Amino acid sequence: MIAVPTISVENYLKAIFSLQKDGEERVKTKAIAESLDVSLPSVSGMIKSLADDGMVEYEPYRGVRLTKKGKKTALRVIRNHRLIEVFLVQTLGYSWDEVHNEAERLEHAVSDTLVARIEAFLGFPRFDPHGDPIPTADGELHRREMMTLGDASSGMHLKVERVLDQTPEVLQYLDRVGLRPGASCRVVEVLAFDGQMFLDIDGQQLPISATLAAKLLVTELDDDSERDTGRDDVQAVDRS
Amino acid sequence: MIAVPTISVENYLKAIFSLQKDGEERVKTKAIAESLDVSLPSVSGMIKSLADDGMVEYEPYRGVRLTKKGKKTALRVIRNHRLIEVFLVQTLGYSWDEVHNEAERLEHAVSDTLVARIEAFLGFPRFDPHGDPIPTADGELHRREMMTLGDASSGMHLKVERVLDQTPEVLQYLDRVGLRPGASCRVVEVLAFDGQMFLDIDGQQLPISATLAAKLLVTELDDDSERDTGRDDVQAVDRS
DNA sequence: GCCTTTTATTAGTCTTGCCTAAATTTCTGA
DNA sequence: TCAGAAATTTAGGCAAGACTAATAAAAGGC
Ligand SMILES: [Mn+2]
Ligand SMILES: [Mn+2]
Ligand SMILES: [Mn+2]
Ligand SMILES: [Mn+2]
Repeated sequence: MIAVPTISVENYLKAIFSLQKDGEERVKTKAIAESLDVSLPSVSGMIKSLADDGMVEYEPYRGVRLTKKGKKTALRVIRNHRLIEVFLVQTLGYSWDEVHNEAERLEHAVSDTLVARIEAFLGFPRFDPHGDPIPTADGELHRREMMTLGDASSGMHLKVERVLDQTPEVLQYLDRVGLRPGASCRVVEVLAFDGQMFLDIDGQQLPISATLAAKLLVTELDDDSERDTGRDDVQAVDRS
Repeated sequence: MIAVPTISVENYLKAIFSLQKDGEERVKTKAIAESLDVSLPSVSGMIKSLADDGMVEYEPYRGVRLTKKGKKTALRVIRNHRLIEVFLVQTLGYSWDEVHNEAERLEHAVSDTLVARIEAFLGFPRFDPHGDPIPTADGELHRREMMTLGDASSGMHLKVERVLDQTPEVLQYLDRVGLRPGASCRVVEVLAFDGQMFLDIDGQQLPISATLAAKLLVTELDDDSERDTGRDDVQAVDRS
């Protein structure tokens, strides 16, 4: 009897995975509780059960770290989530601010073979609509170090790679001003005292708060490369 | 706080719905237990909770009947299930023997808006790949009285409308011999002592047991109408 | 109409996953 | 260093949904 992870277990593993940014640091109980909106004792209880199942290493009061097995399970769920997001956008015309909640439930209900078919149907996309990388079927996840827009300085020419916020309001706003993965922009000015930025995107002047800038991951662009061009490694998001 | 039905509750309601063929007869505890492969006390317990929620009328030892509310919920889940089946066949190239198990889980995870989009994307199909009718968003289900193939007699010219069995083996066999919804055939002979039938389909002679014949719903065809033609009211199932 | 078989319910238990309140450990800052 | 604050675990409960064993009702056979 192989014990299939419950929806709750899958959500905990996913949360732990994304909270332990690199693979080293231990994730605190409080962080998990906030991420999943459950009480601290609920997390303590689940942690013990995950440790019993060999999903996490656990040292009381010190936090948890995913084991190989836990990481594999988390990556499977994340893979499901991101492929479902791409599929909903590409096939059913969903916009990128609508897919997250839908995928949050479907990720637990799809079979491995359904996800594999979706992946093939989509032509093996490498990123989801928010620029998040898609793990392969055997649990490989290509992760790149990137700076946030907030870390950029005046004059830099940037390409938007990824959005770290899933709230519909933020995504709708970013879409409206053109800050989608693949878009490029130039930093015109950064106010030293509050981090307020002014971007040039498509010839338009665009003010961006430090708060919002922290949620965008970007890469620096050579100054001689073309501007405002989609990436070939990201699914184009057509939402005219 | 509106209490969203759990997966378990949805499965019970769906089972009760399909066991109460017309809307009148009361469904027995034993039938539900067998249909869902759970123990009799589990069913007794769930029935009481469904009755408390106003999903069923319940008279101890006499069985249950869905209320309006229970029927509505059941039909929503059945609608989800059948539209998902069509979608998997049409969009991802699933065959009709693969879709049932996948849909059995997805039916509980899709939102009403996702299902509505799927329905529109597919062009508002009226039947699923097995010929089962698809309830509308407001809970209408067009049900027709039909005879089974087993009820047919020698010489009758028939159209296959619906398959009542979801097991992959049966569906694969039916597909192989061409007995899909939309196909037509003629009854050549019926053996009186065991109900064994011999059909003419596409000029081929085909023996069908009484057991299998009981699982096919058919309608009688005028003798002057064309033979072996797809129905326009059923999604074509292309599985060459 | 009784007696046996079948069906159904009740009683009691278990697991999962959540909660609040209380106790405990760790962290932090004066 | 050490007291108060913050984080964590323990204790104890609850609800859903499954189970087995025991009891009760309904149905069938003669
Ligand atoms: Mn989820
Ligand atoms: Mn995403
Ligand atoms: Mn189901
Ligand atoms: Mn079907």
